[in-house]
Amino acid sequence: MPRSGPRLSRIAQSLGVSVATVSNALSGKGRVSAELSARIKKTAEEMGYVPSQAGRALRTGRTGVIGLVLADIANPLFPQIAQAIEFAASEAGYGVLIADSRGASSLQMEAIDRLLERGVDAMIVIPRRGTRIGALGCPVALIDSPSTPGNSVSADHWEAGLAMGQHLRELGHRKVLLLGSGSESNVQNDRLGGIRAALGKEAVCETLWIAHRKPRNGEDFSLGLAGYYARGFTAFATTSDLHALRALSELQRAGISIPSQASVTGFDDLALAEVTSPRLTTMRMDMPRIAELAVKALIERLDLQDVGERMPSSSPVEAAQAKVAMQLVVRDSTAPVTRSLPYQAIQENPAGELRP
Amino acid sequence: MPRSGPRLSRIAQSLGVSVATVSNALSGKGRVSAELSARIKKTAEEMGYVPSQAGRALRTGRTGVIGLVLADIANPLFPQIAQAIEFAASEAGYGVLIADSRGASSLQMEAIDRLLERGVDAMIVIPRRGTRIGALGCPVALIDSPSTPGNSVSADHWEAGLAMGQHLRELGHRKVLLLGSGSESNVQNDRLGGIRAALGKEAVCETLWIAHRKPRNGEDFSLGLAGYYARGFTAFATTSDLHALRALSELQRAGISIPSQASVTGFDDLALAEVTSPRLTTMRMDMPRIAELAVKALIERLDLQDVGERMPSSSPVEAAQAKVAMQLVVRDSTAPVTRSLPYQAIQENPAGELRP
DNA sequence: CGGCGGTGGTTAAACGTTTAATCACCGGCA
DNA sequence: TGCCGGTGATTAAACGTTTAACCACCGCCG
Repeated sequence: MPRSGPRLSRIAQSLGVSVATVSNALSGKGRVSAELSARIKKTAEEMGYVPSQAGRALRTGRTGVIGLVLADIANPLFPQIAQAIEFAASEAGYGVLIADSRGASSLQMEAIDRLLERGVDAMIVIPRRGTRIGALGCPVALIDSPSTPGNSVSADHWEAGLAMGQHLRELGHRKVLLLGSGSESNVQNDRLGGIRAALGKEAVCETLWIAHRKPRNGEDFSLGLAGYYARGFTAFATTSDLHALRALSELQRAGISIPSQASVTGFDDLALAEVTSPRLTTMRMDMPRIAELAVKALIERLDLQDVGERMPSSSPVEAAQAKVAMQLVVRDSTAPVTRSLPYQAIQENPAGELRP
Repeated sequence: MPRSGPRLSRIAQSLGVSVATVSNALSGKGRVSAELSARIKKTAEEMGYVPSQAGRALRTGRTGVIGLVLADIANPLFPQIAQAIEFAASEAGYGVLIADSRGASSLQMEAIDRLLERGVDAMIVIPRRGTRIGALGCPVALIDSPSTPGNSVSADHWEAGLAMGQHLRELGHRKVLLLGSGSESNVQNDRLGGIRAALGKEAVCETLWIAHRKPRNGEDFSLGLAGYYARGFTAFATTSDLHALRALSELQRAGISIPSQASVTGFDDLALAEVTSPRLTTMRMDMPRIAELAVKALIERLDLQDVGERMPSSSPVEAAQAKVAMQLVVRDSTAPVTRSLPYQAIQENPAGELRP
């Protein structure tokens, strides 16, 4: 089953030179006269020559592919991630092979093995919460959270939380409910920790973990947010736009107007953040930058290996910059607090008033 | 830069046999005694032998990788798609290389070329709306819409629309507003067409394309849905959960209670559909099945090629089943119509009442 | 007992590339 | 004239696998 196009030998033959010369000309490595080199390149172009990665890989031991392993591809953030990494990688001449561990940590190792078997040169791992990545046979970049040991590069979730908290603080919020999936996740802890820190100790914060509160048919899946509002909470800060949507929606349904009566914030700037009414105030990750840093670090390590440097590859690579700032996106779901605390008048509250 | 583990030659050497025998034993192809074969397999296992895809690829012309090209990875549906395809592919022993065309059709061709250069055996294309895929050098499966010429397999969007329309019809809706991004997309046309068809001619439908209505800061990004409600529309059927969210949110904000006063439906069952209040009634794609069919069709074609069959590879492969049914997920955003038409009392409408 | 088919294995070539080693040639210098 | 260094190209080996062709051996039949 010969592959399609012309190979090196064909173009060499057609010009009456040796394959080595053609290889040299195209790679610019050996010694070839400028004139011949030009002719070779021209012919290669004309014949539509495409180098065989297989041949090259066999010879060089490099496949030019990096693996991307995700804890759960179904993560709504995944599109951003994959797109950014694919872009950064292809800019650097690398392909991206994906592997999904579908949640379970055991499958995560399997996913990694699949990639290893395919001979990826390196990989980027966005691990399942709490999973540790041991020493693999290739350079690994870990994208998780600055507070995770071994983390190569990631958004600065704490700092982001700080900014978000600051934003709420400036709007006068002093009693805010923090919403996250679960406390095992470093990124969620960081985000919430930052918010809490920015709010300071004169503010009162409570945290609600809702991973287990799966909305199910028939069952009541309310978070009881109206109750918190009644208790005087003026802001609901979440670790994800999905949670923010849930909060926003539940509050609105209960007749609480956002943002005039309560503020809601998200995280990640998912597509949905722009289509809610009011649109969500949220925090955006600079995923392109993160991807670029991860890929760059990986390639650097690979180059080092080439030079024969003894690689300390037991642990993930270190990127040039470990944390990259997130960007606060202020939209319409946050506003200054208007009521004084405590305020228990939720029952008779008129709803749905448009924001001025 | 030799690759890590032991190669065939090593395990052959350690057993005092030839590489060919080892290869045969492991692949089960040649003639090797059962006893020796077992010993070889055992040793291979012990030494942690991993076959070099590069070597194999070079010899067989097969990389064992299929490419996945997406119009826009940032598509919120992408996680589902990628996960399903990665699963189906890895089940079949294939890896998945991704390429994102970032919207532009010109980049789509570039993305395809990138994959081709990496020597993918086949690819799955989820094209940008309206793009045509010409003859590539490898088998291609096209996942778009049954009404797209050359489509290999996809969800039955029309049928799905029919089911959704039927659902609304049974609830008594006779005046429904159809919302979609734009009319260039076959899948959107199919979905909306199905809905319209199910509603029948005694129903009145209007269509609103909102691709250009990007929510932008400062600007009014309202769709004027309250106006439609005032004109007597009782249901808002959209081509995507994202649009549904937008509609739901805008209507609620305007004081219209969902579903008691108006119904809203989405499509695709994104994660967000479960966290809105009320939760969205939507339509789910059987992506795993679609992926499985696409991968299977591709592999079949590849096997045919192996046998030397002359391949009619000018057009995309045909899957065993071209359309796969979508599943209606009835949640809480749809309900029987309660008001008689026309009903113009939106202004004094009390809002936010909870659904009984 | 010579040939024959089956069994269990080996040899060798091939896939396409890269790269170290080699070589032919030429002008310049001792 | 003999040698040397540089230039421009070739030769050959190597990466790891698969597979067609080959071979030695054995028991059996004619």
